[in-house]
Amino acid sequence: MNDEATGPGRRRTTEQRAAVTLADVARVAGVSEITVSRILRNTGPISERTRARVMAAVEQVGYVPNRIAGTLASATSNLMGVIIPSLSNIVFPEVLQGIHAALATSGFQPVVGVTDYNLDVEERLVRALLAWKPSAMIIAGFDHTETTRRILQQSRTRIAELMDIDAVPIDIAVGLSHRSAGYDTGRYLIGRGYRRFGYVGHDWNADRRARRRWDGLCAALGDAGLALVDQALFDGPSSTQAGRAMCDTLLRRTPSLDVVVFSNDDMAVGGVFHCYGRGLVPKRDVALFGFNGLDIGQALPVPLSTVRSKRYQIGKIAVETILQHPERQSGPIIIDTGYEILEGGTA
Amino acid sequence: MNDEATGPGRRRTTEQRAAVTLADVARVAGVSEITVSRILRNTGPISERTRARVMAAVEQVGYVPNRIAGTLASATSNLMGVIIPSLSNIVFPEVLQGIHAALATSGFQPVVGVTDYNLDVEERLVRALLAWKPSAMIIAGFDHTETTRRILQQSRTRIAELMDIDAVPIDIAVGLSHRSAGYDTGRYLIGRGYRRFGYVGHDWNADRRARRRWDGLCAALGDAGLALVDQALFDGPSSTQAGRAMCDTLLRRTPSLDVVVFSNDDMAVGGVFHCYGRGLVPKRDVALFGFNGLDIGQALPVPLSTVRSKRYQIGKIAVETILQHPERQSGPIIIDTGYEILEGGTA
DNA sequence: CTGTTAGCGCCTTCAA
DNA sequence: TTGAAGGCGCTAACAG
Repeated sequence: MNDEATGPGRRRTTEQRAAVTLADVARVAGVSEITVSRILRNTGPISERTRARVMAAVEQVGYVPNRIAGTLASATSNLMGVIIPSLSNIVFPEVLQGIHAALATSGFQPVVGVTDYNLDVEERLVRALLAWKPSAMIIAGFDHTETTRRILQQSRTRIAELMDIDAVPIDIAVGLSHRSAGYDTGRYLIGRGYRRFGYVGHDWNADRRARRRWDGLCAALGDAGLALVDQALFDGPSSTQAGRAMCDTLLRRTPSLDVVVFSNDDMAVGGVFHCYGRGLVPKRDVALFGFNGLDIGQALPVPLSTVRSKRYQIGKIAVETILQHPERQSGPIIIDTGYEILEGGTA
Repeated sequence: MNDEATGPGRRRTTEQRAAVTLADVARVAGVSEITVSRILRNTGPISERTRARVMAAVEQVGYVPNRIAGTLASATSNLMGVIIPSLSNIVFPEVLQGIHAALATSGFQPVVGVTDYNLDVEERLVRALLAWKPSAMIIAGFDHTETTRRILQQSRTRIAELMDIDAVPIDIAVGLSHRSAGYDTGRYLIGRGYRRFGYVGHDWNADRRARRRWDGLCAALGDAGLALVDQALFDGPSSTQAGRAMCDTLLRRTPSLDVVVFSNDDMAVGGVFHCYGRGLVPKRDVALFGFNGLDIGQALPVPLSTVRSKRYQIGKIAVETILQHPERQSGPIIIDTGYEILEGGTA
């Protein structure tokens, strides 16, 4: 060990032995650093003999590559920034699943941030994640501060905004039109003969997409000469419990409704539980309709009538698109993953 | 712009302008790089005048720090590796929530890997994440390959193994004793007068903790001179649908059971739905018991009888422990987050 | 309170 | 098929 502490600069504290580096492997294998580097990255022409020798040395010294140094030197990072608003809403873990599935074979690692639906937190996270020089950023949602948008725009990495295609993205959008999903919900239910519509929702400030579905629903009703008869909004995030309570409130106030549209499946499942608890039969006594097509809704004794959004697909396609085109294109790319109405048995 | 390409080494391709660096900020502000660096990191004594000037320059040139370079230079990374077996089992997103909550104010970023319950994938992920020189690794579970264990042991970072405290950890364990939770489940149900026990489970190879709860349950039954009367195992991951189907199978085959213990709440909720679908009343006709204490179980018309594990706490405490003691201790640390029986209304 | 110097570990470029 | 040199952007250590 040569330890001639040369003037200023780094100097190893006596106790902790240095980490194993490429140089160590090279010394043991009797080759140069760059040769080891090439072998480990499967790059350039290498003779089988040296490859074997080097791999043995790697094993022997227990070398663990340092991607930090590698990234700094090569300016290509293998990290992908991922920002989602929440982990408690099952929808986002499902998007993450799709992201992980598509990333699995690629060697990329996601660095994840959770905003809790707070745009200032989002801005901070965008800065923090960009500092890791990711080769792309995936963000659920289109609502950003002006600064966030500018920073993302200026960073020359790929940006995918997920869940939504109702606005013009910075770079890539993958999702569905929530307005149109809401509109089709209205059309569908009107087509099935329902006329007295109620709505049960949750916090619109946090969940703008729910608001846009509501807009679409109201538009469909309006086009048919109808309107929402009553609605109950919960001031907080969606949950089964909230759906149950709000459904109670709504039906107590306006028992004459013949269908209740919920802001999403979590809320709607709460509505179903409310009915079970009070001896009401969904659809016969009051129709219930959700959004998302979650497993839990389809596993109910009578499957929930709802719209299936494709969360897993959204995450997966976003990553695939990024991997296929690592450089930003001229214009924005918009990918509509669509949705489909699940007839179910509650409406 | 000085562009005197000096011999070998990097040379900028003409088209793309270089990223903004500390040097740019320093030049604009008329100070040295290290001064900018100190200001940005809130380190050392800095006069207010220069700070203001530098911050203005940062704004002006749109500087985005490069943590890659910073980490390489300082050998401290602000990254935390997180490895979980799955995102589709709601339990793990809940652990992630706790991790994110505790990390939120710390400036650390999690780099996440998902193993799909595959130990070889886990080994690959451990290598990949260690390459980012994280200051800690959090892994859900205790099952690792020999190599994984060795690599983790040798890396001098903190390692937290979550969910479980039934084995000796490499460094830190945070979780509960699943064997004892299973045992107490048995004791509790025997105490309430149940004698003819059935069990509905899912894939044990993937979910060893479910197996250990089963072991504990059987031990409790054995100690009371009882035994499982019948059981039905689903060959796949747990889900509401699977629980419903297996509950059907079990009760069809052995209608005389007076209580069915499920491998977890997802499965148990399926059991509840099965009862609803066939006009059976939980507890009166057959008692149902789960594990985890998920929201969905507690939101049912009659709340599920179950054991609450504290997933959020587990993630949170793991991170807090790591942040409090950044260096590895001499002996292992074991933190029991406990569990509690939720009486509910189904058993 | 500010600056100089050296180097973190790896990879790009050029040369052999 | 292999190697030498230099530098990626930042920060530790020491000096003023």
